[in-house]
Amino acid sequence: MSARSRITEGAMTVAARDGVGALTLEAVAAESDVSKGGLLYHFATKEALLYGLVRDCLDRWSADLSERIDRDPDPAGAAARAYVAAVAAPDHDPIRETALLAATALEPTTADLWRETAAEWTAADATPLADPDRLIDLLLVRLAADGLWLARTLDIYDLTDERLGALVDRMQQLAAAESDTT
Amino acid sequence: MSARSRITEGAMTVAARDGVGALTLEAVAAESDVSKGGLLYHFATKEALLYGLVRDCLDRWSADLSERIDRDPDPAGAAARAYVAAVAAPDHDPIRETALLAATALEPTTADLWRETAAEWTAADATPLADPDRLIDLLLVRLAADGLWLARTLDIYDLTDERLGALVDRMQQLAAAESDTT
DNA sequence: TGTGGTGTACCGTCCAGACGGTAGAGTTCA
DNA sequence: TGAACTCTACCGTCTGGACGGTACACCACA
Repeated sequence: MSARSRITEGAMTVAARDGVGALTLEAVAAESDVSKGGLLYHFATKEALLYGLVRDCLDRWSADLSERIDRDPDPAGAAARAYVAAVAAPDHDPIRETALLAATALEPTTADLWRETAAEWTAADATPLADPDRLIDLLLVRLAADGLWLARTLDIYDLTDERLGALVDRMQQLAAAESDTT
Repeated sequence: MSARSRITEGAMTVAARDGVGALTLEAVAAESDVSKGGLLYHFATKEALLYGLVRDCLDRWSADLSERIDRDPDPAGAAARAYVAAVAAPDHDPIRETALLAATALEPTTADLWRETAAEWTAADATPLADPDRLIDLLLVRLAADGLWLARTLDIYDLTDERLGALVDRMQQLAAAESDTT
């Protein structure tokens, strides 16, 4: 693994495990088996490190999403369905998610990166769609997935597996291509 | 206003305006027209201040919600509908929301407070309900509202007012008491 | 009525340690 | 050889928190 990605990985671990307050250059360097000087060679400032972290998280997320979309035969709403599936995935590991949230809290301007990425997916859904009402449903499902993402990341609701399953089924139903709007 | 709430208020302003990194005791003291010593009299540690801030935000949110629920004639799903209305409210001011997110990022254990509060509302919805499928829809709507909350707080999607309106209508429809599950 | 005592609220200063970042020498390898 | 990379040592600044002190309200009791 390249030193660069070892460092962003280490930063994620520290952020998720010890919180934003503990996300210092020294801590990240120690976690990544790099000296502080080495870290600063790759990321000149802390800000750059945070941008790298967020970019890394979003890229992986995007890749996961693309893969799921490609496997979906129907282009209409495929992004929304992939989105739900990705969030609900059982191997959904909260480290990257928590780290993403932490980094954005520390450096609010990184929200721009979220916006860019989100815009792509919205466009992907909107394009092959005729009915505007369908788009609203897809948006709704996506927002619910975001909510689920937040809930799982912060562990806010204690959802049983059964309820989570029913919820995801319902979301997928709303995002289904051959929807009869039930 | 009591010194205590003046301080949490000041902390919110600083957190939302200048970011987590700038949320220092001195900055909060200056913003609240209190000396650092005075601040530390009311909140012995920074952690205590963050808990106070989160508690404050959630309490107000709860109060807003309760008020809306009381005005709703039908108890079934009233919490979910109130939730949507509160998130979508045009005077939804992002300062408290941003601060809430920032404080939680800084002190992840405050998520416990979210959990407590969320549990109350979920219980409020689940109790007067017969059909389990309805509960899933209410949960879905609530999650979508959480997603909308996050989106508005971080300004992730650029939702037009028109789309936002349509979205909220759809959410309220799904949460409506006399639902025919359309 | 006055005097001493107690508790609450608040202030400003100080400090050890942690922080982000710099400087420059050393190492590895094409 | 030189470029890419990594190291250790260091600097100036800021931070959370401790601390000693002030102001004032209230109360007991002589």
